[in-house]
Amino acid sequence: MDRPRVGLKDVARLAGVSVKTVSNVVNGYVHVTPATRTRVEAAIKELNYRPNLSARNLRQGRTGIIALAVPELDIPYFAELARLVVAAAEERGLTVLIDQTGASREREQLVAEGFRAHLIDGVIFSPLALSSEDLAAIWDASPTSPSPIPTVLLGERVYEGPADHLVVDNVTAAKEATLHLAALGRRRIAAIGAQDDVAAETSRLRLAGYRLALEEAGLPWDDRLVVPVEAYHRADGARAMARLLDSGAAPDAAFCFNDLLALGALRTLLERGRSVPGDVALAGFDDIEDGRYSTPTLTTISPDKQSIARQAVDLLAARMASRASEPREIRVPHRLVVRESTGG
Amino acid sequence: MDRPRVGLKDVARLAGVSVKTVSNVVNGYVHVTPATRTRVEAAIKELNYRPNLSARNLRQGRTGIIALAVPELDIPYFAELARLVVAAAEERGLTVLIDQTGASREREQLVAEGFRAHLIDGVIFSPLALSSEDLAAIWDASPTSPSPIPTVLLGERVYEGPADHLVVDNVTAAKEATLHLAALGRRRIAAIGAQDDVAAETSRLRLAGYRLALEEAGLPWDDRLVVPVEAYHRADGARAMARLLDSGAAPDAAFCFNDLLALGALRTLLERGRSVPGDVALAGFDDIEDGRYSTPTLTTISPDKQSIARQAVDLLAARMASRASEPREIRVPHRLVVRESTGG
DNA sequence: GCACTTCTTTACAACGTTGAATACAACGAT
DNA sequence: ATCGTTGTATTCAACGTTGTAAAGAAGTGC
Repeated sequence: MDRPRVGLKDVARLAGVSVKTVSNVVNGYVHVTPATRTRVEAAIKELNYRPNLSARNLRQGRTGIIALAVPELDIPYFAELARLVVAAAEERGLTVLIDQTGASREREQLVAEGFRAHLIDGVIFSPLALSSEDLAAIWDASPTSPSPIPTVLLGERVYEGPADHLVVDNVTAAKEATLHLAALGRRRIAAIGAQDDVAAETSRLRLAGYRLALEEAGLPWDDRLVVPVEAYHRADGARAMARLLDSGAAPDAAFCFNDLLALGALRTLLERGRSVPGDVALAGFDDIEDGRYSTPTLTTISPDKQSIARQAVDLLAARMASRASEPREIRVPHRLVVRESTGG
Repeated sequence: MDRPRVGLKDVARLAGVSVKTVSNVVNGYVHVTPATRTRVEAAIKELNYRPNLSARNLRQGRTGIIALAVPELDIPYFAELARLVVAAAEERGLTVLIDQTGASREREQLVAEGFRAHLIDGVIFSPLALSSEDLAAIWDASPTSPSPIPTVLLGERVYEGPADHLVVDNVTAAKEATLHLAALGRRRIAAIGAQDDVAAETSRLRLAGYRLALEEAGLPWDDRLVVPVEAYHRADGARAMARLLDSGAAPDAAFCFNDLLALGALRTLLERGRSVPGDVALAGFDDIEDGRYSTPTLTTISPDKQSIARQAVDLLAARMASRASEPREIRVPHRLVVRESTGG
């Protein structure tokens, strides 16, 4: 009952032609007599032949598989992104392999080093824990060794190196969100999502935007309003808001560094009988679907995920085709979407 | 600047040994002198050698890659499942390739036919649109042709065939959820998530459970309380609840066939000033994280996702090892988690 | 010293595919 | 007739790896 392996050879024998002719038919080579083609196709069907991708890839040196490396799949932002990337890649005939790094520095290093070398042709990489030094160290490591795998980095351009970048302007976006809260007349705007880890670039940038906004609005900086978190999940947001309320910092608004944090914070606020946006206005970042159905719905920064996915695949495909070109950087548009959590 | 290909051959030359010896070192073969081993390892490092998986797979006839085919990645239930499956597979040294079927019959057919043949060793498959007839047609198609790819099916056992099954008892679970609502004294319990499509097995089974519960609780069946949906997203739940309220069916509870529908329904209720669970109690299915942070938190059926993921990988690994055995069926436990949306 | 075992390393073939080179027609133009 | 040209099909080698068989080295027991 073992699976009989069917190869070009078997098809060729059945059709009475050479192996190469079958290969030609499979690959749509032009110069094949209709008669032969028909015969071969019949044989293919009869044997239910499928080309062996491993062999094809071995021969051609490419696999047609690209990796998408994200921290976690069940963070809705990344799940939504993954769906779009898979769809965009498919249009180009590429298959996407999703790698979860779990936001661990070690696993991100593995990805950057190309540990799936020879299995994938390129990586779309959303680093979270990796510092620019880490990345530089990997890429510059050995001048004699193979050049790094074609890579497209998602996120702010904080990494030097041969990779293309798809950048969301975190600083400006965070500033816009915070200014929006200030424009509502809120004076004690909290920032939820700071991270001590120097490698947490995203957090650093959004915090910078928050700071700029405070300055521009003439609001004082208050350390107690800046709440660190361990990760960017709902639970962290909920805990952070609880700590904030317990500390007596008395915020009247909060800019959360992503939507999950905001949803967690929202839960804590409602649980404790605070009204949103009445007592505390909330803004998030990412525009995940959850925020469109929460009560109240969530004001957020909406990066153009569709555009991120499509351009990431385009950039990567271009780099796989010719790795010689200069690294490119493409700015992804974002916009502030005002909803109920800030009284939209 | 093109990538120089590094193979066993190159390492062998540098280390002054045969290709096979290098291969032995790479594969941890026992009988290698420490001296040789060291020398080879040095060469490997020097050249930054990585084994070529395509070649290895071609040789061994296996790829070490399994596919997880799910309808959509940004349905939180599947995202959570995907994370767990990837983790479980990794422990066994397997890589997971995620395929999105988009719940389209055509794409599900492709998966079942093994269109990634020779690229993957097996599939964990969560069919949504495929009927048992479809599947039977594919599997019985050609007795001469290769046996179907090792497959583990997730969901109720409604498919005959050589695949293993991991079944959640949808009927019982749905019945439990509905009975819970009835036990609260609710008399007009709606069911949100019916689907006309005969292929929508999940919907059919949960509806059957709902019906059983009504009978057991001595409640009358009311067509107007059974609301069909197109898909299982928040938007569908929101629309369904709106239709329900507008129709004057006046429900005092709703069992939603998944948590996303329930969250959508919740949004509509709150938007219209109904209280939950005061006016309408809500129960869902899947126990996604969102439901633990919504306000009110969501009562739901919680299937043991961890167990699903682990056993799916185990079953698949077993079947890949020997495809001769009888198809197995494993029941996955579930439990009712009572939260605020039913006054928990 | 000899046969025997055990350890270490090697040569070779094969996995299924495709690019390059080539053979062989058939054809029109010289 | 001869020469190129074009269309069709084939042969051969190679991609990088590993299983098999076997060769060489080094002991072990008699």
